[in-house]
Amino acid sequence: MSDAATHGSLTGLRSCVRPGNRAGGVSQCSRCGARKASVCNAIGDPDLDRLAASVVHMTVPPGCSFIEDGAEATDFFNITSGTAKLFKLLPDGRRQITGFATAGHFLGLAVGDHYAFGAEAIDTVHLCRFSRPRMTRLMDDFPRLERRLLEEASNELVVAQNQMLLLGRKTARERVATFLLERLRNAEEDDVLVLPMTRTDIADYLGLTIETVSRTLSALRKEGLIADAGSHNLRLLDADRLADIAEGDRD
Amino acid sequence: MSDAATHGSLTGLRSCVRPGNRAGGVSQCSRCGARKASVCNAIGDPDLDRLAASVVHMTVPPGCSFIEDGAEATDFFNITSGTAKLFKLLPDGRRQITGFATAGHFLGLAVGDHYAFGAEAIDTVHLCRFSRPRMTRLMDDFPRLERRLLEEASNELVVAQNQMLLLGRKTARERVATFLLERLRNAEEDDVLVLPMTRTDIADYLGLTIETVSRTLSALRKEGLIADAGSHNLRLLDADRLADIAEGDRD
DNA sequence: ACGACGCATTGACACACGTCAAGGGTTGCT
DNA sequence: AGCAACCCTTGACGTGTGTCAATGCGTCGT
Repeated sequence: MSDAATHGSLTGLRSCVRPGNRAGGVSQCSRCGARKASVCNAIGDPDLDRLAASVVHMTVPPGCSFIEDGAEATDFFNITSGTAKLFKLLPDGRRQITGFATAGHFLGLAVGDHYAFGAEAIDTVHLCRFSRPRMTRLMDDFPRLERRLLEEASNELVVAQNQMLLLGRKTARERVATFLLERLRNAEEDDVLVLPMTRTDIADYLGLTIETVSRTLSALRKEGLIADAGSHNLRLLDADRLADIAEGDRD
Repeated sequence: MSDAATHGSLTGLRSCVRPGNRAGGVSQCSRCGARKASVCNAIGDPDLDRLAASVVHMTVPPGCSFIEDGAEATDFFNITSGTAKLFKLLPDGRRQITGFATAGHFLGLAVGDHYAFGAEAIDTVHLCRFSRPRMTRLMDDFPRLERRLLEEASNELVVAQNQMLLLGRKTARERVATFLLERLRNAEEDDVLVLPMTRTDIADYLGLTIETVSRTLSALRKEGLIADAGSHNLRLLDADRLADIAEGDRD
């Protein structure tokens, strides 16, 4: 089927020295922009110092991997800024990106004690690292945190089910339309969306090839549904129509 | 792309009167065959009465739906016997089966208060129903249950990621091989697997058509990798080879 | 028993998307 | 500034899987 064209960014690994970790200063968490959207909002202000003392901040440069598929699952991660891609590989190099993680996303839930996926920074990613034992202690001490994690996992499951519907049953056109609308939620402006990832990443996320993604975007552009808005930016000109397309409305 | 041929079993709905629910007798749970494999194993023997008092037993006949996509998420379910299919639909009827649930599976985790998928019995399904408030009370009172649920959700996430890899990047042959091996885990014998679901269900699970599933199985049969073993049964003659195929080994 | 219906198999053909290939644009490094 | 990688786009063509259609085969209800 496909192959090879799909794993371009291995070159990024050359600059992947594990960055110097520094312990979070006291109450870092109270100033964290991602807190509102993350599981950390389950912990109240009075206990923030306790939370801050449990994490290590990390900066991951673009193209650098911070979770290796199959490696021992020693840590949990909470992204505070930037975008990461999560993926699985087949032995011959075919890749499926299972999701893009942005500020507030919690990563590292695993079955057994090994990660079942890889994670790599797309742009510069800032994140908090929790060791498993510390996370367990936090959950013991803050039941609301655990409840919040279950909520988060449920959320991810719903997202995953939607993605299975997309991968199993939608056409290329429907997949791209779905993707664009999905990206709208991460957007600052109402109709301008940011695509920090490459076409290869988009293709590996949607189960397509880069050529098909490119052609489909060109078609939507020609039909006046989207327009370029600078590098790595797109403007949605007719989100309603795109929503119809995404759900299979006659195509 | 595909369509229509994929939603055959709506006819089953005619016999879908909601079965008479009866409260679980005291300590039903201690005799439950599914307990060992389910989240209920987080609750110790002394507290089983409390658990039994929180559930309602239900019997769902084949073809009958017990979770409606979009309906208010009022309950959780724990399957004690039988097999159910979980699925999502597109407006035009295209269907993606996101999983098959058997004894021990916990269902009903939702984001917000509406289910994001449907569930329908394949054969006769026996299950326990937990109302949301009761489940919340149980989690409050038994932290180990909540921990167990998080574990279960993590598990489901890993499975979902594997399925995304299958749907996005594997060939029909690889998908079918993967499916057969997956079924092996639900098997009683070492190499004989049971397929209670129809070809349509398999196709909708693997993102294929029934014709492609049928042709692929015929090819594997012709190659001596599998053999018929009675109605709804298959024998795997070369599981190692199938495992190679499932991971894309030269095909 | 006997039809009738749903399910599975198989064949012929079509098409959406993948593959191969060429060229232009953008970014980053020295 | 200028070169070198990438990245993206576009075209021509191939193919894996979908579509359409015919036939066989268990199963169930009367």
